[in-house]
Amino acid sequence: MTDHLPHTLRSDALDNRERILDAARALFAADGLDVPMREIARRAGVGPATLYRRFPTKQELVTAAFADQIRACRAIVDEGSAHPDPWRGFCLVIERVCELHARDRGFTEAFMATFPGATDVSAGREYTLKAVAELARRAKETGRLRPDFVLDDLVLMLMANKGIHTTSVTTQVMASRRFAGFVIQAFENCPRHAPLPSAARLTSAAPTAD
Amino acid sequence: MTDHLPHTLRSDALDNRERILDAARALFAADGLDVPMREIARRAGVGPATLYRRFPTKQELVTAAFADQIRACRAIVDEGSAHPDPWRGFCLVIERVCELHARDRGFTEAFMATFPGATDVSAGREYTLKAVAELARRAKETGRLRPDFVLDDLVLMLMANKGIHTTSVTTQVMASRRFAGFVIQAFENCPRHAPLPSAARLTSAAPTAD
DNA sequence: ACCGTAACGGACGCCTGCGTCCGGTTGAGT
DNA sequence: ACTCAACCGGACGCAGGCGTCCGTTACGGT
Repeated sequence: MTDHLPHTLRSDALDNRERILDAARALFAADGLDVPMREIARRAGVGPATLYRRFPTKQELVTAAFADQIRACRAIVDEGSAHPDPWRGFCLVIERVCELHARDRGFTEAFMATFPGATDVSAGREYTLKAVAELARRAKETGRLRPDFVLDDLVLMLMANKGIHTTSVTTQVMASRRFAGFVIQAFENCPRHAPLPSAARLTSAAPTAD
Repeated sequence: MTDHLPHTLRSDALDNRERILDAARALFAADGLDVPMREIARRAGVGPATLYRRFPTKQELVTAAFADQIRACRAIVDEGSAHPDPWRGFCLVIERVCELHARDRGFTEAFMATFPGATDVSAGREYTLKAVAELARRAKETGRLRPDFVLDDLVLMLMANKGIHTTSVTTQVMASRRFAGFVIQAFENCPRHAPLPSAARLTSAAPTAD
C-alpha cells in the first residue's frame, strides 16, 4: 500500500501475469465468473500462489481481465453517439453490445454485478449508461424511439440477454442477434401500441433518460 | 424398484414428506435450484437422511416440487388456446407464463434444464410448447402475429426472462411484466418492420411452428 | 561469474456440501 | 399393552475449493 515497493515486475513475473490474464479471459468468457481460481492458475501453467500474489482477490483479476472489454463498450457507445441518425446509432449500440455480451459470458456478469470496489468496471458502466441515456434522449426527439422508454429498459434487456445460454458460441451469437432484433422492434415507436406496464427501478442511481 | 414395498407411508413419514416439499418449494422459488439439500432438510426440520430416503436424487425432489407449477403452466396455455381471439390468447400466455416464471426462479431453471429422466417436467414442457405452437399458428392466421415468428423465439424469450434478477419478488414481477409487454410488441406483426436475423435452434426437438 | 532477492509452485489446513450408515424412537396392527 | 418394523436424525468419510506458508529456482545488477 505504501509506495516503496518496486513498480516494475521481473520479466518472468510479467510474462506469468499476461498468461494468467489470458487464461482468465478465456475461462471467464466460456464459463462465467465463478470458475475456480485454481482452474485459472492451472490453465495459465502457474501455481495458485502466483495467481494470488498477482491478484490477491478475484475482483482485481476480473477488473484487469475485462479492461479491454470495457474499452470496447465505450467505443461502441461513442460510435453510436456519433452516428448522424440518433435512432440508428441507438440500434447499433443495442446490436453491438448484445453481441459483445453474447461472446463473453463473464463480461455480462461483471457488468451487471455492481460488486463493491470494482471501480474500473462500474465506472465504465456509469459512463456507458450515461452516454446511452443521452443518445436515447436524442433518439426520442426524432420520434423513432418510443417516448415511454426509460434507461432501465435497456438494463432490463441486457439482463435478459444475459439469460440466453446455448451450447456453442456460434448459436449464442445467433440467438443474441435475433434477440437484439426483437428488442429494437419493441423499442421502436409505433403509433398503435398498447401502454406498457410501469418500469421497475433496476439501477441504483440511473441518470434519467427522459 | 420392485413392487413388494408398501405404497402407503406411515403418517409421520407422510407429514415429513409434505414439509420437505414445502421447504423445497420455498427455497427453490427464492434461490433457484442449486440450494444445498441440507438447507432444504434444515428448513423442513428433518435430518438429511430423511430427505435422501424420500427423494434419493435431487431430480425427483424437483419433479415432485414443481408438479403443481406444471399444472399451472398447462392451465395457462389451455386458457390461452381457448380464447376466442388467438392473438389475445397468445399474448395472455406470454404474460402469464412470464409472471409465473418471475415468481418462481427455480421453476424457470427446472423448465429450461431439460435434464435427463425428469419425465414429468419435460413432458409438461413438451405439452406446453406443442400447444403454444398450435396457438401461434392460429394467431398468425389472424395476421396479428408476425409471420416470421418461430417457436424457438418463445423459448428465447423465456430464457431471456429467466435472466432478469432483482432484489425483491415485487420488483421481479414488475420487471417481468414490462418485459412481457415489450415481447408482445416485438412479436406483433407490424407492416414496416425490418427483417430479423435468422433464428438459432434452441429446442432439441421443437414442433414446427410454421 | 557471482550473489541477493524477487518470484515460483507444491503442500498444508480449513471449510462446505455431498451421500450413507446405524443406534435410538415411534406409529400401527393385534 | 405389546411388539415389530418403518422411520428418524446425528455422525461419518469423501471430494473440491479456498487462501497461505516455505523451501527452491532463476532473473538481473555488479
